[in-house]
Amino acid sequence: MIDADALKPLFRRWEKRSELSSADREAIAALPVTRRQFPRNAYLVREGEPPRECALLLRGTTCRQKVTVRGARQILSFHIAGDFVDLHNCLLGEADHNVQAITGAEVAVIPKAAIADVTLHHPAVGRAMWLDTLIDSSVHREWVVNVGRRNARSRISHLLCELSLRLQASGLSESLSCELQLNQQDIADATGLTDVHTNRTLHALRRDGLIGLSFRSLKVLDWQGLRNEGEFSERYLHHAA
Amino acid sequence: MIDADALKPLFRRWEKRSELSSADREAIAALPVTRRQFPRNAYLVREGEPPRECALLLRGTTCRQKVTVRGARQILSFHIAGDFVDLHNCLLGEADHNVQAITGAEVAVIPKAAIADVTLHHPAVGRAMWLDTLIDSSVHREWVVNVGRRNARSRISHLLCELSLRLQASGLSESLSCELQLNQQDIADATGLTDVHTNRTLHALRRDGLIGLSFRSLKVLDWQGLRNEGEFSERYLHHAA
DNA sequence: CGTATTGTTGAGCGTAGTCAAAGTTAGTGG
DNA sequence: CCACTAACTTTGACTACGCTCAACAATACG
Repeated sequence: MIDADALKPLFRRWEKRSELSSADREAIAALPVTRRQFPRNAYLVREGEPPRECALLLRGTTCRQKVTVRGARQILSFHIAGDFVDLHNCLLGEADHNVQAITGAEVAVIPKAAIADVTLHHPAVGRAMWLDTLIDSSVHREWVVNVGRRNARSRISHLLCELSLRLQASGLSESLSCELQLNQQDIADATGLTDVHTNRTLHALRRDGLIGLSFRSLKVLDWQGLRNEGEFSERYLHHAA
Repeated sequence: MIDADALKPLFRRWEKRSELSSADREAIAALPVTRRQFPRNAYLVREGEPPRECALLLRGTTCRQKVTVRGARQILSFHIAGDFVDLHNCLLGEADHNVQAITGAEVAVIPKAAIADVTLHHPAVGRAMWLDTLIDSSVHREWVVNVGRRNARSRISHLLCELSLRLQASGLSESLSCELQLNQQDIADATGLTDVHTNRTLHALRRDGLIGLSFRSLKVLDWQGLRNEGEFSERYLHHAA
């Protein structure tokens, strides 16, 4: 059982795309779950592991990431409350990347069989889940462009636009000017930059009034300004935000 | 109707993962299709378009790509014969990226409804298709790492490893030492580099005996060598290769 | 209050980008 | 078959964005 409050962000996001029946919602709420807490930086999933179950993020922020042979971390995407962190694992044989907590996080762990069951009896739910995995894919594509073809200032701006838009769309933030709980190393690893250069670029964005900076977090002050800097267009989110 | 020969690469790839019944294969072969030819550089799909149908690549090479506001192209992945170029479009409302022919290409265009029908009556086919979209996602993740955290030499080596491995796995190449029909601009756009720097890096790889170069194509001479250079591991392909 | 983590700053360097021009190759049409 | 052209490749000179290394400062937290 998952309590209604915890499911709000998920339903809010899904209903931007299509209607869910109350039976569908109840089926989700009735899923057999185990709650688990993870401290900051803990691994929820490790690359190479055979997937056992599937986790819905209830609180906090997590990321997908890989670590190269030379030890560099590349963050591949972020999860916020209401996101499934490893839905793809229900079908794939082994995890191809790590999932790591950015802030302290709480998840609802759901057995693979229960997911299979709910998608079988509630096709709309299965469809919404498949759509989620397709949107993940679209987000990855946009990140390839971000890291491959934009400079440091644009990359960071783009990232901040995406996160604040998604937080607002899930109802986790009142407005587009939100507080993001990320340290500078996280931003560096998400944008393919070093921590030092990220620090300098963030200072430039603050100087220009686009963001505010504080310890382990930053505030989006001028979303439209960041949107211009990052050449941001929300198409790739497919109304997930 | 698609002739058996044209379906070989698709089936060969799918059967690395799981068995298909002969009914499943026949259902695929019996799909109502329209064959279409595209010249080099033509667009098969344009970003923003509402998806009408779905295309299976029969011959040639195509790529997913996006063009930034400043006009830079970023290639997101390559398709080879036997790949569906826009399976995700069957569910998403509008294309989030372009699909462009790298070489002259021939595709089998399949109506969305026919895809929906075959997945309904042949769950194993639906599963294989969903798996394909999940593997696409995994490939995108690896590309984020490639572009975000590797230097020019490693990026190019990694790309060449992926392509030659996939060509061999599909039966389109006898060995891992295959000819790749790509010009240097394509390689640059796939790795987030400029054409000039790509040219210089390719020369270095040729000097070291890893590849051969010719006009609009290159030959993989030392796959293991490239594998080392590119920190390549095939896990992310999930036995699609 | 001490310590680990995170953030900041400076100096120097190097990988990759930019601009420009010349050289090649394949294709086209005369 | 050859001249012409467009696309592609190669080379050089110069630039710059972002990286590395290193030291120090600030913050949180036990």
